[in-house]
Amino acid sequence: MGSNASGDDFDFDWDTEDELEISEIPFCGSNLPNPTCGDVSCNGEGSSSAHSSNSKLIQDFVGMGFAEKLVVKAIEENGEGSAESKILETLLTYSVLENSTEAENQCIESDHSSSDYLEGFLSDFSDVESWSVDEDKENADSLSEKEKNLRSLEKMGYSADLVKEAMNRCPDAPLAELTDFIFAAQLARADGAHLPAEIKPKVNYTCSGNGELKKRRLYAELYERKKHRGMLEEDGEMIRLPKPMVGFGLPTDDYSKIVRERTLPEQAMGPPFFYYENVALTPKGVWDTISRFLYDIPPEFVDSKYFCAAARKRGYIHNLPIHNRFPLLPYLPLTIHEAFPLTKRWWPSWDTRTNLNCLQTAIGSAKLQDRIRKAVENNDGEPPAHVQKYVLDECKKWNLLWVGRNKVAPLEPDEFELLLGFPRNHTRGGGISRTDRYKSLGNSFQVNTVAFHLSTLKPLYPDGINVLSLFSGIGGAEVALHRLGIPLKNVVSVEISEVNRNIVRCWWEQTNQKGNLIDFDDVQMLDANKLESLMGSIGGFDLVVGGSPCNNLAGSNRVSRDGLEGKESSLFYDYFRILDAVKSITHRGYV
DNA sequence: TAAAGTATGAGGTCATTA
DNA sequence: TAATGACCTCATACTTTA
Repeated sequence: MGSNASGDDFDFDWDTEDELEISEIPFCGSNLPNPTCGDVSCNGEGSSSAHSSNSKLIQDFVGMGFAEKLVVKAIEENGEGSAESKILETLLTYSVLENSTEAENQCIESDHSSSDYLEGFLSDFSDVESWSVDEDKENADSLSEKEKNLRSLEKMGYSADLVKEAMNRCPDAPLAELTDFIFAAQLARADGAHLPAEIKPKVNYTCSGNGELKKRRLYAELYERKKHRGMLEEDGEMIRLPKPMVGFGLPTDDYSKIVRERTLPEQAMGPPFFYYENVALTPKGVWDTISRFLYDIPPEFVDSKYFCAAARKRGYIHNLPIHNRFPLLPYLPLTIHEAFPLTKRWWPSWDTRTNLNCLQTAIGSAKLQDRIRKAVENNDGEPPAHVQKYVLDECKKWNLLWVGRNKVAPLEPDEFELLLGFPRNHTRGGGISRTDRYKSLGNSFQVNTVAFHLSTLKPLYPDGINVLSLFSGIGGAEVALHRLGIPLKNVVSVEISEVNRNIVRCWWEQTNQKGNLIDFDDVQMLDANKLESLMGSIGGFDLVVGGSPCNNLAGSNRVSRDGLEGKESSLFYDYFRILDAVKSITHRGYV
């Protein structure tokens, strides 16, 4: 939904004070023996000359709390000069495997393959000083479970106040869960985030601008820890895409067959309501992670080809009511010929397309159009099969329309607007280039689809709604709510792109909105203090809506499809952070 | 200098076939 | 059941042009 984030905003300085703040805490993501844990001063010391070229790298990882020997081993395993992310992955694997063994000791889970591996692995590092499982076993008979946990946590180097807090909040929890609690507390202290209630610590809000990369990795680590211990319901069962991709049903469905109710986890229930969107076809496991963070709500996958003439496969996670949805009227045309009748005259019979593929941010080049014209022209009558296949493949890939004899062309920006449910010229003028129009529209919601989902809010907010719109882009959610007839009282819109902010501002003024539009440029600057202040002044948020960047998830990205931990897509964790903060402030009450 | 033009596959799902 | 192939995908980086 939102525009791609500016790269300048995500240059991480590994030596910032913020990083040191994190470095100074024991890296609870790993319970491995770690003599350097919490000791920043020894970073890098003792590195062998053989690894001098990696000393900075080693220093960084040691600073995160990994034992130096493990870091060296991870670098060796991945090879000299290997990617930092690969090394981190290996280190996290070590820690997860270790957790598995610990979990076995706690009678939580059994994973023989992992523990076998770990046993061999740990034997390689038997000289590392730390708390000992064997030592604990010796005392096992004479101590209560609680006392054992307390001793273990103390030996792991956690501060007394955190241990006390964890023991008070989770008195009967096994050791693994207690370390999770402390881990979350440290994370939140570093980040200012509110975490799911079962591990939510009391925290002081702090604004963080730097070190986001490591924090996101820590979030990912927390997820991995839970997953490995079998705390995830879907563990082993990846979320799969439904077929047909119609979510809880379409406006045209027989209403008696539509699912009318669903059970939400108590923690997920509004207020505030929230609505999250991203591409459906992500690398494996991404939606499992997103769902886990968003209170275990399964995604609703919908292809917008059921709402307009172009496909748009997207996943939505929300806590909205799902019965008595209603669509925007009039319906949009569902076929190419209905949407673009003039193309019918030139459409060859062997082009069997009735729908367009997903509208993206780039269009087919003029040279390609020319190549296609020549390929089709050089034939008497119908082109041979191999030419038809070539032309059809390119037409599908680039969403080309037949606009003249043997002539194909990409969609115009205003045709994007039509298909996506925006007012004509929504993105036109005001200084935006044609290229940027394509980019903004290609990153947007399909308004009719989103409006159908949001429609259940209308009876709940007859006097208007306060909306926090994250990664607003060109305002798909705002347009959807407006077209539904839900008055917009206050909209706090966060969008990194200036041209997109201008588009929303222009739309806001053109449509004579009675409410207030407050915009920010960077979600990372929206900390809990600011949220609390905003909520106090406008009376809280009724809806938190947004789709975080898909750059690193989308299949079209041939360069940096790095998954949810990618540079831009990891901003999902900011969506979660902000949503959780809003929930927390709402429940606690604001001034 | 901004805008437009251009070339650049992999990863995943699903249906079909051996 | 495994192998194979068809199909689709909210993009990025570099070059050229105005």
